[in-house]
Amino acid sequence: MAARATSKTSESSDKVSVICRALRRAIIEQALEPGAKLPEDSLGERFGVSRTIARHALGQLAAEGLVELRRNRIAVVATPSWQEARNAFDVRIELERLVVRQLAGKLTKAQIAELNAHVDAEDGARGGTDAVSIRLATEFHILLAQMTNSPILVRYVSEVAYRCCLTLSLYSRPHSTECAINEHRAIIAALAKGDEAKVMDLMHHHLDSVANRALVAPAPQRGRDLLDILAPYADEATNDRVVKLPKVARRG
Amino acid sequence: MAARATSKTSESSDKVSVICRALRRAIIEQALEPGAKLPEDSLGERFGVSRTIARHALGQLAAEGLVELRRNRIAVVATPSWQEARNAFDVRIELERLVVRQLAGKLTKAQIAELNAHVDAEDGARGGTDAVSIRLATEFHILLAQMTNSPILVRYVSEVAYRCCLTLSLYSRPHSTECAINEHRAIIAALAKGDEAKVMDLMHHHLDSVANRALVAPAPQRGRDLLDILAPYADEATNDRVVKLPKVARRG
DNA sequence: CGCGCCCCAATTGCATGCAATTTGATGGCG
DNA sequence: CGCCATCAAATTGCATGCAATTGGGGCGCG
Repeated sequence: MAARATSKTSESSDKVSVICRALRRAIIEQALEPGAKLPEDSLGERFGVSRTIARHALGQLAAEGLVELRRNRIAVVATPSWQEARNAFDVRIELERLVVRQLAGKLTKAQIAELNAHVDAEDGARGGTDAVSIRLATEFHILLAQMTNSPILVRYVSEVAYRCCLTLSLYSRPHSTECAINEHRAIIAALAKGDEAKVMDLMHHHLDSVANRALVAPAPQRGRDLLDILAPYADEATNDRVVKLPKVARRG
Repeated sequence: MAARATSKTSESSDKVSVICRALRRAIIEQALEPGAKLPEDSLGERFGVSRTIARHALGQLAAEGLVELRRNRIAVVATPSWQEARNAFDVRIELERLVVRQLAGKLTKAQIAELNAHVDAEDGARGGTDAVSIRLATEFHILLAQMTNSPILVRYVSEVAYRCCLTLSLYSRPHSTECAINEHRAIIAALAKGDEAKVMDLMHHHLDSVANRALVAPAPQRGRDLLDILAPYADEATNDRVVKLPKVARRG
């Protein structure tokens, strides 16, 4: 039993949720930067679905605050203002303090092992690309939230964590995530010891330092080709290579 | 730049958001009970849109946790388990404590007047139907959240408040909201005085008592006709009476 | 030389149609 | 009399098509 089957935030049908996951991941890994355009056609083409589905997916992501939808205009990856970023971190701190409060002293050995394994993975990824490091660091927090068995906490922590990633790509410089690994380890240790007050403090300061490292100065925008950017994500999404849409030709 | 225009949670196009608002309100006023079926056809018919749009709206509401989407099955109003209800209240407490913490001592006179006016309205509605009382009580909390100027807080507080309404209709008995009015007044007073610690405590206990009043025993289900239930909401949504869909006939 | 207008390609907004799945009812069988 | 198989109606999942809006480039005008 334990976890419930539905797990994910809501994830209506199948195709829609596949696209959402792919785009979330593309955003979290900063392959899609804030402001990047997301035309329904291109998404549909890339993921092998109709515009209807692509559109639905964009709607979901907009509800999560990752995408901005303007009437009659091309959807874009959200570009949070500095103030919104600060707000997001404030909310995140409270939510994650709640997470660790609920978890302190209640984790099974298996769960602790799972957390440690995850941080090991983060450690192992230090040599690799920033994208992976960022993703793993974020997923650590989501993993924690999942252990509360509170779907609503999972959803909110996930959303707000993704949003914070967005702001990191806007306002932060690379390599700022590495030293977080030790903080993750400290949190696990405090959770295992069951020291509620301490783990809440650790989490608070951890997030504070992430926020402070991040919220310093604005950054420019690069502009790449959407189809190229999404290629690896689409491949992974439809494990059936590219697609089945018979009609539409590639843009080139 | 001060406030931004978009305000609402995301609300893609227009028709979709109209339907979402109508359904949210129907749910919050307990006209639509947990478990109530929401066939795309009927929604489309009632609101004068195609199934595509009705479906999109259901997707949004599912993302908010108000509606449950099961593949190939009719969507239903969500039926949170007792545990989920408890979790929702836990999250809500933290979020709303954050709200009042940010607001304590920072409200303008106009804002305080607005809050008092709202509670006056709640007071005035005591004679009326439960539906209106419940809605107003919930909207008080949303109004507070809006005053933080933090879109993400507004969104989360709104969502979780709606969800809590859902659980109230499941697990609570009528008339349980009335005495909340005094607590609302006390919160306003403490906010005005700027007593951060006290207002956080007040909010905490307020929500605790709402939760405790609510989470006691399960309740049965009535079953009415969806089209009838939605009539007043649809009327208000399309201020153009019922509608233009030529084809589908009423179910009866 | 710069500024504004117009027109066309690109794109969204939405309804409709068709195939696939589920629901519920009917009838046969133990 | 109750239970399961079978079939039709209801419903979803999704692609497609068409009208409306946008944005951008080129042209004319000041």
